[in-house]
Order: sequence, then C-alpha cells, then structure tokens
Amino acid sequence: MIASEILKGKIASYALALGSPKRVLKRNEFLISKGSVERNMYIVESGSLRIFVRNNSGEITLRFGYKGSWMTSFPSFLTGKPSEFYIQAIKKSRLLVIQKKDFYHFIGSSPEHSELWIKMLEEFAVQQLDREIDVLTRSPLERYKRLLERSPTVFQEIPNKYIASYLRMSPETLSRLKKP
Amino acid sequence: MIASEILKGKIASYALALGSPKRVLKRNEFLISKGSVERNMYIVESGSLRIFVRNNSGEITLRFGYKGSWMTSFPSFLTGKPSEFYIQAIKKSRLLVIQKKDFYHFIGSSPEHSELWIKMLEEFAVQQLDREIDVLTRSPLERYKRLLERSPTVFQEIPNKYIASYLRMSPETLSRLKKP
DNA sequence: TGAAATCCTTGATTTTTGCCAAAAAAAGTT
DNA sequence: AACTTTTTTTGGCAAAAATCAAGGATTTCA
Repeated sequence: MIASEILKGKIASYALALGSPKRVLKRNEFLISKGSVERNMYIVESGSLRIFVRNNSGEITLRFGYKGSWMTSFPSFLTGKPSEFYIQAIKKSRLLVIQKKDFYHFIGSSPEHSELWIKMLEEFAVQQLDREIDVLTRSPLERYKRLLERSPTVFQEIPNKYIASYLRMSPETLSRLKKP
Repeated sequence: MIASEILKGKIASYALALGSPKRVLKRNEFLISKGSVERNMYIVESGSLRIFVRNNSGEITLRFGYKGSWMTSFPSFLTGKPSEFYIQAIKKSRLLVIQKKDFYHFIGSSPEHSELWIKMLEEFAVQQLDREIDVLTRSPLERYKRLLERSPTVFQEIPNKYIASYLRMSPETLSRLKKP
C-alpha cells in the first residue's frame, strides 16, 4: 500500500543479494557530519538515530530513525553536495548500507521500480508538508499532541531532550506538558 | 538546469496546445477550500496567492505564489483526498489550469518527462527540508534574514501580515524587525 | 479622485516559554 | 551490582514575543 514500505523491502532484498555491507555505530557515533558527501542510503536494522543541523542558536532536530527507518542525508544524497546535516546514533545501531549506484541501478531497472520511487517521493512531499504544519503550530501543547497521535513510537525510542528539540521547545517545557 | 522550471515550461506549452482554460480570481477569492478535492495544478500568470491552513489558534501560511509559481493543494492533488489547505488570491490573479489527467498523461508520455517529474519531486523534497530548518530556527530575526536572503521578491509581492504568519511571528514583531 | 477599508507602526502590558540551578531518576558502564 | 554519567523533573526568575489599543499610512474601489 505504502510505496516507501514496498520499495524499502525490495531494495533491502536487492542489497542483501548484492552482499551490501552493514554498518555498526556505537552510541553517539556519527554516521555523517556536516561537510561530507552522502553516498549511501541506510535502512536501520536496530538502534536509534537522529538527524540534526547546527546553527547559531544550537542544534535543530529534523528526524529520527529506528528499526525499519530509511536514513540518509537526503539533500546531499540527491544533489551530491556536502551535507548540512549530521546523523548521529542515539544508541548502538546497526544499518544496512545501500550504495547510491546500486540504488539508482535498482530504480532504473524497470518502470515499476521507477514508479515506486515516484510514489515514494510523492509520499515524502506530503509528509513533509504535514511536518511543516506541525512545526508551525503555535502552542507547544498542540505540537506535542500531534506528535503523540501521529508517532507514539517516538516516545518509546527517543530521549525526551531530542524530542523536545524536534518539537521546538525546551526539555523543561516538554517535561511539564507530559504531566497533566 | 532546474527541473521544476523546465517541466513548468513544457507543461505550460502542452496545456496551451490543448486549449486548457484560464481561471481568474478576484482579490480574496478562494481557489480551493478545505474539504474539496484538488483536481488541477495551476501556473500563476499574474497576481499573488497564498496557501494556508486553519487550526485552533488561527491561520498558518505555508506558501505564496506569484507570477511563474506552481500552485496547487499538493497533498490533495496527489492523493485524491479532500484538501486541508486553502488557497486564496491576495490580489486579482490569473492562472493557467492544468487538469490532473492531462498532467499525468504528459508525465507518462515519455521517460524524459517522467524523469523530469522525479527531479522536480526531488527538488521539492530538498526545498522542503530547507523550509523546515527556516521554520525551526529559533530567533525571529534569523528567520526574517533567511527569507530576505532566499526570497527577497516575497517582500515586494506579499503584504506583511501574511509574511509574518509564514515566518511564525506576529505582524508587530515583523514590523519591528524591519526597522534597525 | 475621494471616501472607505485595510494594513502597518508604535507604545504599554501580559503571557509564554526559555534559562539556570539543583535534586531525583534512569540508564549506561565496568 | 555498584558506580558513574546522563537525563528528567521541579522551582524560581528573566527574557522574548504576543496581545491590546490607537494613530497614521496605504490601498482599494466606486
């Protein structure tokens, strides 16, 4: 039903058949840092990670990954330019590595596959617009409730301080919202 | 160079050849409201518009359109579900209408066209991630400066109160930022 | 072009949320 | 399991931005 899930399954099988490598990250280790070019996609087999950027005022959390998630510095992967994003393991994590050339070979290997990629990009666009609304929502309480409704799993997988950053509020504010 | 620009040009020619209709909106008139299904894409020929959603605390501005912009309730167009978005003319506007079936016919009519659509979706994804960072940036001043740098045109085309909403701040705050 | 409506600016006030600090709780490490 | 480190919670305070209100400036439209 969901293109990104179907594509993920197919790509994972394909990568396994090719003997694609795994990557294991220790807690706090970086998968990619600002300035390097992302040449892979990853599928999380275990553990959890976060994507963030640094700016003047600190860190901004953009996305989390845990078992089953796609993971990459998407703009860098797509454009070949250096990444603005950092990806860091929150806990020890194990990832399946899919190299860019393999990825595009797979996508280009049939109209069906390229159609799946289109669908996945369309889904991403829609999700991303939803995320924009989430982030623009005024009240911290509403932002919290939206996330709780949409991805309750996050609260089991990810420490609060990162969720707070993802919800653009301080950890203290999030902590207080969770009480009543 | 930029796929969305190339595709826009090609689609516009195609639509004109088909005799696609135009749509003229008066100031404040709605192109689409929440609940209706978007069956078209539009290219703005003149005027200006905004895309927004309503929530408990008021309106959230997601995007502007002016001469040359693509315009549609993207999630509704893609999924066929009712729109959450409103699109309203800020001033009298004239749009080229591209019907969904024509759009997909065009996209499917050659691998080159479908490749352009892929590129356009990829560009959208990257832009959208940039927009996410813009919105998450802590200080109103920085958000203002980022927009000023990235799309100075907006300030010539769009009333401040809408820009303020787009930058998630009150019109008063934006007004004060513009002084020093 | 002139009246009406809308929008922008400015100052005063209030609310919200961030920041700091310290204690409690949880998780990670050996 | 004990110890260390990290994270969460709680309270008090400060800063930032929203709201309210009113006057001035633009735009719109007949």
